[in-house]
Amino acid sequence: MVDVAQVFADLVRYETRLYNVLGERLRAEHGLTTAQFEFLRIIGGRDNCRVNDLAHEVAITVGATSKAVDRLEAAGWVSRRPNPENRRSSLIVLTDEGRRLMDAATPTFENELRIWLADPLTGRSLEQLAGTVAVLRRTVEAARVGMPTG
Amino acid sequence: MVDVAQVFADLVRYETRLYNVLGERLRAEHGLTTAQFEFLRIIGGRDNCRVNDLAHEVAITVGATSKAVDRLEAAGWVSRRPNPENRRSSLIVLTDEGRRLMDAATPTFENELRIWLADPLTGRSLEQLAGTVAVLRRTVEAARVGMPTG
DNA sequence: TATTGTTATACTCTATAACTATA
DNA sequence: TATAGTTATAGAGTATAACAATA
Repeated sequence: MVDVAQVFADLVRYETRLYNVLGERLRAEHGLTTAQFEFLRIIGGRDNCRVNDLAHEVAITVGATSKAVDRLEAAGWVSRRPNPENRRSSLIVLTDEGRRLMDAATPTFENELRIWLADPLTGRSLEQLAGTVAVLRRTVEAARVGMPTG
Repeated sequence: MVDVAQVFADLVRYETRLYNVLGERLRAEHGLTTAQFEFLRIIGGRDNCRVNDLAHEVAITVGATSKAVDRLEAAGWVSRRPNPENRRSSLIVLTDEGRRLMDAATPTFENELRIWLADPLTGRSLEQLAGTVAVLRRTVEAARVGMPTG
């Protein structure tokens, strides 16, 4: 029988170190943390990105997300544009500098993922892992579980 | 071809929500955060547990670990005992209250893992996932990568 | 000298809740 | 009234670096 607590422990310990090693490379080569890179990637990958969209994607509160966007804006990587469809909200977009940074950092990110995620596995194991985590993510998101109340 | 960045995103988003939902249940029923539960579980699962051992296990600095142990000690769940083998360090052990808390919280923890980790998958997928994350964890740990410098 | 751990300081990040503006 | 976002406050958690004690 599979020990689910062991799987959880392995998942968390692996992901912590993966997150850290990605951060070391991104910081050394581009002055970015992994979390910042993820925000920029989400923003750059959407046509319409509001604070609310980001908050739901990364499962933190709206207030915390607003402050994170403040920091990205202060760094010059994103800007808030008026949302023509709803004047209560802004659309968050990458600046030219933010786009250039993403273009430069993405190969660093993906190369490091290849080393620590793809290379240790057979092609078949990686495909199975990809399918399994997609199922698990969809399950928790469909159940709207694990979201902060704010 | 598998998109490693997509796998990473799915992994992180899933794990965040899983961590949160575990925390909601542990807090409601036992007044614990997931991180506290993990510390107690690691401490209870070892014969000799020093601050250094904990720091390596969870991949945070020794200083941060020492403060985390302070908080667990203040809550009455662990105590520092003199280490007979090395007077520079202490052995961290569960108190009776900490042991009772773990005994009560473990079924909550494992039940929630069953719901969000085991139930959505076939037995075969879960077994493959268990094997794959064990390999990935061993790989990053053997490479001594993703550890803070402190 | 090297190792083990603690502590002081500063900073990031987050939650909570009160608030403003718009729908 | 409800929704979208901002901001004030407080607290947890972490890194860094200086420190003490022991090996």
